[in-house]
Amino acid sequence: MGRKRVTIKEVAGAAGVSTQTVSRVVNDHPDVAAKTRKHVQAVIKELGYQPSKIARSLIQGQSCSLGVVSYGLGSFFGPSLVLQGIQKAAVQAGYSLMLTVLHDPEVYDAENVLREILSYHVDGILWAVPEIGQNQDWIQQAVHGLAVPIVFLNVQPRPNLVTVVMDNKLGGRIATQHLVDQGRQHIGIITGPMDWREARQRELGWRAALTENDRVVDESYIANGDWSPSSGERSIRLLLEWHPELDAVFACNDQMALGAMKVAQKMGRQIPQDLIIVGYDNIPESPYFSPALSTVSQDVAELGHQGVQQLLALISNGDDAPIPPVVLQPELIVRESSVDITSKTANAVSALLG
Amino acid sequence: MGRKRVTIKEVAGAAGVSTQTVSRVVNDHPDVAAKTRKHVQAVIKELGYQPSKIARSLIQGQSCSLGVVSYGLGSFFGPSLVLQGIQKAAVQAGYSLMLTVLHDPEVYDAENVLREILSYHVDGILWAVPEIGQNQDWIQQAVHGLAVPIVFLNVQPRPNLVTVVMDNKLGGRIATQHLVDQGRQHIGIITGPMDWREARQRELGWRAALTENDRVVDESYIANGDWSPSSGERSIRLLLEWHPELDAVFACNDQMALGAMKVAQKMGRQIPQDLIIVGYDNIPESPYFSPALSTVSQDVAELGHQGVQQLLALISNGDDAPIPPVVLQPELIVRESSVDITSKTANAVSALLG
DNA sequence: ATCGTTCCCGGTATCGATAACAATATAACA
DNA sequence: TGTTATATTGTTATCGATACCGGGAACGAT
Repeated sequence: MGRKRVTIKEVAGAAGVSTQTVSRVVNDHPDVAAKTRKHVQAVIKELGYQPSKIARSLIQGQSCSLGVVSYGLGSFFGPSLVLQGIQKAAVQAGYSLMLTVLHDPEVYDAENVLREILSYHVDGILWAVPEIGQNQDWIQQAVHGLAVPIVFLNVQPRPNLVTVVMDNKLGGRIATQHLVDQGRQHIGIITGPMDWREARQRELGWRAALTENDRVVDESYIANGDWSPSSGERSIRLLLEWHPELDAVFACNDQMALGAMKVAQKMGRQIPQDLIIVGYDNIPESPYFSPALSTVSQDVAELGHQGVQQLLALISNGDDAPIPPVVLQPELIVRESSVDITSKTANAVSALLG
Repeated sequence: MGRKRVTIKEVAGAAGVSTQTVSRVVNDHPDVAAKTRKHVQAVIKELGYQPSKIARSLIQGQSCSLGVVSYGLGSFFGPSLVLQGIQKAAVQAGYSLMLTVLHDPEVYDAENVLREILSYHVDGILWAVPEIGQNQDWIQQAVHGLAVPIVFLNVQPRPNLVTVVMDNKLGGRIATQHLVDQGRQHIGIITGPMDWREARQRELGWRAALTENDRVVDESYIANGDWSPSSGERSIRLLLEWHPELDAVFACNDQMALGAMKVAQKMGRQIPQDLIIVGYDNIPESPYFSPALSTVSQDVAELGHQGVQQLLALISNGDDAPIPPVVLQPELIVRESSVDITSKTANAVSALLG
């Protein structure tokens, strides 16, 4: 077993030509006689020769591979989707991926991580780790002298940084605006962990939407969750105990919405009659919740895709020209959990009578 | 920007020693004077030198990287969990990962995929693609002459193949046995797509459990799904129309169980009073379904972990010794959807009276 | 004084492939 | 026939690092 890899020398030997000629055949250079080319190609096929990207990258200074730094593959579905988007775009462009996964996004040595990746001579780096607390403070310095371009996904846009981000604040706004549009008066929110930038942005969207509609923002309508369904359960319980009048909730992800719906129903609230709810992320299961969950959909695969596009542009053009941050927009998806036909009719009637 | 990478020569030049000495310092070889070592280390730190794994792998014939072939990152949560397990184990052992994702597990050119991966001089390959139809037929031949060891996850164990698999048949058995134990008489199944080996195995488990309990296996109690929640909806509708007496269902994954529960409830069945249900996979959301879903849990991260262990063993020992397939066992998790206190009591009473 | 060890360190070949250049062979033309 | 252009092929240096071997210095033993 384990036959050694076939090298260019063996091919050259078997074909009776120099390694250079083999190289020219492999790389489609013109200066090879048609006859020789055919012969060499046959030998290549017969021996199953595959040029070594490793050796090639040494001499050419580019490896056709990208470094990807990800996080939370075992906890959330999002990162996996991003990765899928990245992979697809990378393959299309002929690049392979070196994958690194951070086990703890708050405690890691960015410099070491980057150096480890760079030791494989990647042509560029995609940083797909959520911004939590101060975990991205290193960015400003480290990036400047880096040997290869780097693109950041879903971090706060900063000067001299190439970023691709989802507009989470907008997502929070359209979710909340939808709740307002349904005629609800008491709109609570179950946030994500507030040290996550994404969680803060979504909450800001909630505030903005309320303010835009001349509602007062009551801090006691805020319950802090941690993305988990059980935190959704706890949060809705707190909210309903403090504010029995609550008639709408924006849960900052679908998992928390799921937990919240379950507990709210147990506490006697009918969804959507008594309480309407909107989630975030549009996980594949959410259309099948009871009731089907309204939610905010963001195309995270596209996030990865765009990230790769930006990175490839940097690689080929050099990272001189300042590039404006790419911002992707989320989309509201209305399902059963936020639309009460009865109440709407009632509103319309009362408006007419009003 | 983009300062070039620091090479061993520059370090040697700056430190006033030969490249060889720098190499010895980096690799902790003994034959260096303590003073020289300190000095070189200082220079290394100052210049931020990081040895190139690329160059190293050329001369040493090992790259400290593993190739991973995965699938379905954008569709299911399982693959992402497997990847997480792989990554953790790989990092622990000082290996990095080259990731390849197949977009279509049924149509791909295995030989090309392998060659592409091998062109990066990986030390071993982990094949984490589900076995669907005939898509793994190439295995037997291709593996034999491969330059590096390869480990297969969740495929049919074959001679001369190193595999790590979950026992899906056992999972189907314990799920079904549980339904039997609850005193149910009419036990249906919603299968996965039958060209998936995992789906077939789970169904075989269902058959086995029924047979072991002296039940007849009625083929019309089988509905074929495709893993999606909507196929769960369709399937349960069919089952209930054909068999209104149905009082238990084994759904071969949690997504289909979710869809099935929703429709069953809409059709007037109370869960678990009228109909009990068990899912498979134990996705993070399943405890928060209404009702909480009983399910079969399999530790797929462990699958990845074990896969890496096997692979590392092959790498260091050479792949001579035949290695028995590693089989991981699933576990039943009982929640609300499959336990009806009322009915149990009723059964007990009627048994006493019987 | 000579030889042999041990300890350090440097020179050269090498890994697999390509860039840059040199060297053939063949054809073309005067 | 000689000369130059063109087509095709081979040679050498290189990428970054390490394996392998050889060499000088310091020291002790004979």
